[in-house]
Amino acid sequence: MVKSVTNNRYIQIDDLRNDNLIKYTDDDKGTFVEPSDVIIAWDGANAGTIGYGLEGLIGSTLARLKVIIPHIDTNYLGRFLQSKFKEIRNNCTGATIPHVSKVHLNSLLVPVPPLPIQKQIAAVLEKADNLRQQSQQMEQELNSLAQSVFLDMFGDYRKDAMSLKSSLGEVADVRSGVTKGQKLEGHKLTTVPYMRVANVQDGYLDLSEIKDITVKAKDFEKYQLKAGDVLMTEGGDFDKLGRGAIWSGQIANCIHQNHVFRVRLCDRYISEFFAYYLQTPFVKQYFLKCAKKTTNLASINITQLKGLPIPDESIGKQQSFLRIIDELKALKEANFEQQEQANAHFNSLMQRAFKGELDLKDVA
DNA sequence: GTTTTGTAATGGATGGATCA
DNA sequence: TGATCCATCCATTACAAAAC
Repeated sequence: MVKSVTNNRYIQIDDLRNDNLIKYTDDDKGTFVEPSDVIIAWDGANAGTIGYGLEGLIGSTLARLKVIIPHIDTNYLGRFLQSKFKEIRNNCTGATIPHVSKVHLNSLLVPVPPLPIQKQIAAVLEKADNLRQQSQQMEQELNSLAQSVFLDMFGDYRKDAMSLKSSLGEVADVRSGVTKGQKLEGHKLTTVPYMRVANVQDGYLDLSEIKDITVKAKDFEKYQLKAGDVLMTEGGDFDKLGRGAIWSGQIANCIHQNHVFRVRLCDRYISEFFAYYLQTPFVKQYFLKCAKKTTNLASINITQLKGLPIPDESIGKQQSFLRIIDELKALKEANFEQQEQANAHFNSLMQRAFKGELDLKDVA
């Protein structure tokens, strides 16, 4: 939506976390917030989320907290309420959808030091929060660095698609998995775990919920996964087309359903290399171009997957690339530790700040 | 006026019917 | 029989109506 001179910003839950998608409304009815107000998500899965420094009309699931006495710094109050997030959530009412309890919110005792001290505390917490966010940003940059290394070593196949002589179907055994609901009478059966679409995420496997399926014994042999197989989903969001992850044998005797394709590469290719290749703009573009698109969803079939052009890179070059990736992984692990420390530091500061235990000279 | 409950819209996963 | 794709179900969110 394009902002006109008369439009107000329309603030919803997501706007409390980031400014990624700013919306505007012509409407002038409803609750208007100013930068000096604190906003709280009043109901829903994100009840208790705090925002401040925003100006516009708020949605019905948000509530405005207006400071009615002088000498209260908005940033300080916002940080205080953020520090009470768990407590606010624990006191929510509602059987299915949590609602912030106004009684509890009003009962919170806000420590009120002199205004300059409030501003100092808010500034210290802001600084610690920024450090925390820098670590998170570093993680994202390390992830995109892996893709840059790939492009540096192998080039951008979008500019040199003619160099890709092989297709996936020629260098790998690609098949879809077992279909649920088959007639099983008269067959020897076995019940085994199986991978569903929900288990296969972009670059990793979500194994938090594994379901079992009863299949014919001969089908089990056909669909059984082996370490090094790459699992890919049929479709989903446009930006998640061709999402896949490497199966490394995490669960014994596991198979896959018909909406999850299994790619078993020949020995000229290393699974990890193929997994990074799947992340390249060229592959994303290929899937997007050939996918069948319906409202907000896109899907590929096995023929299109088998037709994916594959680069003919030597094993040595693939291994060189993966050695660099290993170094990046080490950096990511180090950054992860820093991130944990930054989070712990921020949480500790937050708790101490509102108990009056923060020595501002030490943290300035 | 406030809180709780209900519902529509939307996004996404998957079972199973249909077709080659 | 395997591949494809439609229909349906489920979860989440935003909003509105009903109940207190």
